Amino acid sequence: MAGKRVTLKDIAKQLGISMTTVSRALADHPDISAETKERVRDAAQVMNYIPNYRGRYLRAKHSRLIALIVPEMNMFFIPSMIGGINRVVQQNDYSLIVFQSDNSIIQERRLVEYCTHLSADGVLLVLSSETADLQHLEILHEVGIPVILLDKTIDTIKYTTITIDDEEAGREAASYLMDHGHTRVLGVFGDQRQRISSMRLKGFRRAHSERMLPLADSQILRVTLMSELEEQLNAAFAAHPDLSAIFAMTDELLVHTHYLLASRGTRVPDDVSLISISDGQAPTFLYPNVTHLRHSGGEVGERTAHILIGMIEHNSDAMMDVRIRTTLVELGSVATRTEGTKRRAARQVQRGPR
Amino acid sequence: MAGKRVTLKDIAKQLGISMTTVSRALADHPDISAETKERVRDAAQVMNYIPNYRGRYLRAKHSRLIALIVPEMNMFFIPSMIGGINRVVQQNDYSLIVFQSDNSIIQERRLVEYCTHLSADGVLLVLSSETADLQHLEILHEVGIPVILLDKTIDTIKYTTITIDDEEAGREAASYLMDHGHTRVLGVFGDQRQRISSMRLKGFRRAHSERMLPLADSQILRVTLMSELEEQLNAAFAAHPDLSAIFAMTDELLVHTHYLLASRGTRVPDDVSLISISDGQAPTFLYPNVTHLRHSGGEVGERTAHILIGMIEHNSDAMMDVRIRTTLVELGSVATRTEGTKRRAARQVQRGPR
DNA sequence: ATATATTGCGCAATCGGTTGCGCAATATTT
DNA sequence: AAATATTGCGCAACCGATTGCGCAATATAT
Repeated sequence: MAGKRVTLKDIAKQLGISMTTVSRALADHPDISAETKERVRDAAQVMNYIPNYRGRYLRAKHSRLIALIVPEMNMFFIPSMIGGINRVVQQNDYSLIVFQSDNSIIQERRLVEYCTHLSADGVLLVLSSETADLQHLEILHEVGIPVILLDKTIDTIKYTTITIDDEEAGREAASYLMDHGHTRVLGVFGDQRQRISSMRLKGFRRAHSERMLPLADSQILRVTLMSELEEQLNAAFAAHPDLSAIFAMTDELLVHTHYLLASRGTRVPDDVSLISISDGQAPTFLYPNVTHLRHSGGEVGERTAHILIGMIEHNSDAMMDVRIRTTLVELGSVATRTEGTKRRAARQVQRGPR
Repeated sequence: MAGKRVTLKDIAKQLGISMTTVSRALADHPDISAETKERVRDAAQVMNYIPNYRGRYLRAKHSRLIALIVPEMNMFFIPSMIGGINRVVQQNDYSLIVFQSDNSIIQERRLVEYCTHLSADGVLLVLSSETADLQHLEILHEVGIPVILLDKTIDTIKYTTITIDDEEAGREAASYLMDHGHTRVLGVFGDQRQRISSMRLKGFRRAHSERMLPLADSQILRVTLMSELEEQLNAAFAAHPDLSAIFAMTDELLVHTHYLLASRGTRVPDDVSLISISDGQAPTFLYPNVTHLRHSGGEVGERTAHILIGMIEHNSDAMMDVRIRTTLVELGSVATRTEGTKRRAARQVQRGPR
């Protein structure tokens, strides 16, 4: 059990020198003679000295702690984002503390405050779905802790934000389908309270207006509960016999849509083409691999962490609005539809045995 | 930018009382009069006092920090496990620091040491695939920091371990298939250096010997690189025309296997039945939903965190070996095969249009 | 030989809090 | 009225390190 830890003082006593000298010897301070340094290092080794960063940082006024608050853990995007953040954070000798707000603004507020108690050097925040304003972040501003909002965010001119260009991504996805001859596209979107959803939808709409294609409200699925998706999807197919393509806004919506298509016997891309905005993992284990606009969680995480560390170390609080580029990854889920092709026709295409 | 933070001393000065009194008033110490407490609390409020836990914990000799070291972030299991850990950790007013060892023993060693520098109150460790012994954990033992090994681990009588009964799970999965008439089962396993792989394989073997079924080496796939799975799978199908069922040891192996089956036109469960050991998420968005032995990451995380916090707070270092029960979740991926049924026959079954 | 630099180290303050103990003022008991 | 108990607060040490400054001993320059 807990053997009392050896401290600088213990080493000093043992060697009959001052704590100051021990501290400096270990820090390789030029004032200390080579001989003393060696004695100290040996003693530290033998006595099994373990530095206490808490004592050190108390003095230093920073903590080398970076906090990340996510609304929840899911299997898409968040893990790869955490992976990316942590890579950079560890490389720069910071540590990452992870909190989850459970999509509750109350929790989020509490956690933000907690970050100040811990003296986090910086905070990375993926907003909860309940969050409607950014007042609770002011406390961070007051004590000079930089914050970055990422992925799920709301409009702000005060805080640095890192996102993809959601509107453009929505537009590109829909346009890609249209370029392949699909004129009746179904959009599967998430909770409309989230900026990410409304922006992607906006882009989806814009793609339609740019091509002067009609867009019925029944072509837009707003999914709040995944369990309701099946019914919504069936209704859409019923309402639009000419439906030939689907755009899923996120990985989670994608996998569920993909599943439901399979379960109703709708084949991709023979019967219906599929595109999504994705981290890139799910599309590779869905058959056929899904064409998507890639939005790498790892990259988002890495870039965000870099920027935050920059803000911390240069004490800058200039607000930025960074948009990460998405790249189109063409896989096998989109079929080209020539003029006059009918969904029914596509359906009769013989599927090879392998 | 960083306005210097208000400290206890500032409040004391402002109110003309001692730091001691301020500290006690804020802590609701019985020695302090109600009136003083109110004055202090008001002042703290007005002056925007933010406690500094680093100062506090320095004295208190603990940090309320729990460290988690994972080999890498993937989308399966780890995220839900982190979610479960964090739920319990936050409820108990600890914070979770997450590190990734990138499956490197060198990194793992470094990170374990780093945990001592940070004075973590406890460490949760998912071993890297390179880790062959537990020597590097002794430093934790020396300074009295409790550790729990979870999920991926190696045999030890010294450290508390939380796993599922991997051997039994492997046996159950195979037995389930056999109970449904499958006599030629393919097992898809991961890196054999990992205990998790070798144990599950052991159970798989035992199921065969229990029923005196032959088990060819070519029925066992040892996957180290996911990119090689396709070839291995094809080879197995070629070697065993009577192959009628597959057991995938993990979610990751499952989704890739599922994908490859779909891409070669092998239908589940008509052509081949499928079972896996899984966290339970992937099976629900694969079509058909995959029957599996459930091994919930969230539950593992929660139980582990509870146990660790218990060890921390009761200063206990009794070693435990906890096995979490898996539960069979029967979904649609296993077909019953009656005596004499051939795979070829199953293949010709007409697939309904929806 | 004297004045000046350099080398190597320690004193003491500091970071932001917590806590054992003592003490004066007031309240209660005998 | 004297003895005792209680209340409310402050002194000072402490947690484990870092750091500005001073100082003695030695080395170098004049």
